[in-house]
Amino acid sequence: MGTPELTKNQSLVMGALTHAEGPMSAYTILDKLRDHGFRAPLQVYRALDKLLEYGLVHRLESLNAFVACSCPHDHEHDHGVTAFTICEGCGQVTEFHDEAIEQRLSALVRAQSFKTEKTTIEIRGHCKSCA
Amino acid sequence: MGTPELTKNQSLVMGALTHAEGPMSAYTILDKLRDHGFRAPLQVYRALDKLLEYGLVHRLESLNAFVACSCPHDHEHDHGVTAFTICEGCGQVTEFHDEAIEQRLSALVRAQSFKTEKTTIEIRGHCKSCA
DNA sequence: TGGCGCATGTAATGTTATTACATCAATTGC
DNA sequence: GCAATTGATGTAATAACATTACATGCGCCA
Ligand SMILES: [Zn+2]
Ligand SMILES: [Zn+2]
Ligand SMILES: [Zn+2]
Ligand SMILES: [Zn+2]
Repeated sequence: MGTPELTKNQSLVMGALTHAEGPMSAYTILDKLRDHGFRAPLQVYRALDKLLEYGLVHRLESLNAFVACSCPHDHEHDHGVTAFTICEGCGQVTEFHDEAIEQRLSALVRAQSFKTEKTTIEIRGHCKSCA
Repeated sequence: MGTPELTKNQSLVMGALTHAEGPMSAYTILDKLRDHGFRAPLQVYRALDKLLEYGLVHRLESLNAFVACSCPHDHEHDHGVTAFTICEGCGQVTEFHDEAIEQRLSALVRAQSFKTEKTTIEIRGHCKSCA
């Protein structure tokens, strides 16, 4: 089953994230959407929950912020482990994927008999421009 | 230069984390240390900042919690990239290190001309017992 | 002695996320 | 048609996590 049609609130939140330069906190999204009738955090969090579930949005744990997925979502595409570089200077976030990392992590947790549900990889530092 | 002597507050926080079964939030630590004179969050956060700096404690970003480093700190020992498995069932956290992951990530960010300052790897799921 | 650095104490505030409860609309089964 | 169910929404209140601002105490040393 693919991604269902987005509801009004989900579309608004998705739009805000898509048009943003970088990641946004839930409360920043709320402020951006006040003109569209948003009044309470829960409206944002509920939409984000669904967007995360559909894989359209990622949560950056080390930032408590959210970013639109940078991959095409036209066709079904379950993009395994997602990693990010996050620049402390300009805030730029780059999403990337690597099969080798994924396999290595998979082997390591299997050795622990651990069952993975979600993997977070976030690299904080400085991008080329901000070095 | 090695780790300096810990101050009174740093020792108390370190002790709380060391004796705990698993990770603790800053406010949980605060509560544990009320009997020892702790009254405000800042006392905990200031101690944690130093302990993180010395590498004695790790922050779990996806949990907003802190855990004592499981490696020996007798001799100087800069333990590169740290990864964790975190069980959603029992809360058990396992710290591990892997040279292959480290090198692969290093190569990937170098290709972006990105300069890494801190790497977060956290795997949420279920441990052997909680599967 | 005075200045400095650094750990500390305390209060207030800021930021992020959830719980609880009510309403509304679409769908389903009778 | 009409209850029952499901899922989206609205609103308020509260909980959980973290920082800012300002004041005090203490060791060190020029
Ligand atoms: Zn993505
Ligand atoms: Zn940058
Ligand atoms: Zn460690
Ligand atoms: Zn477990």
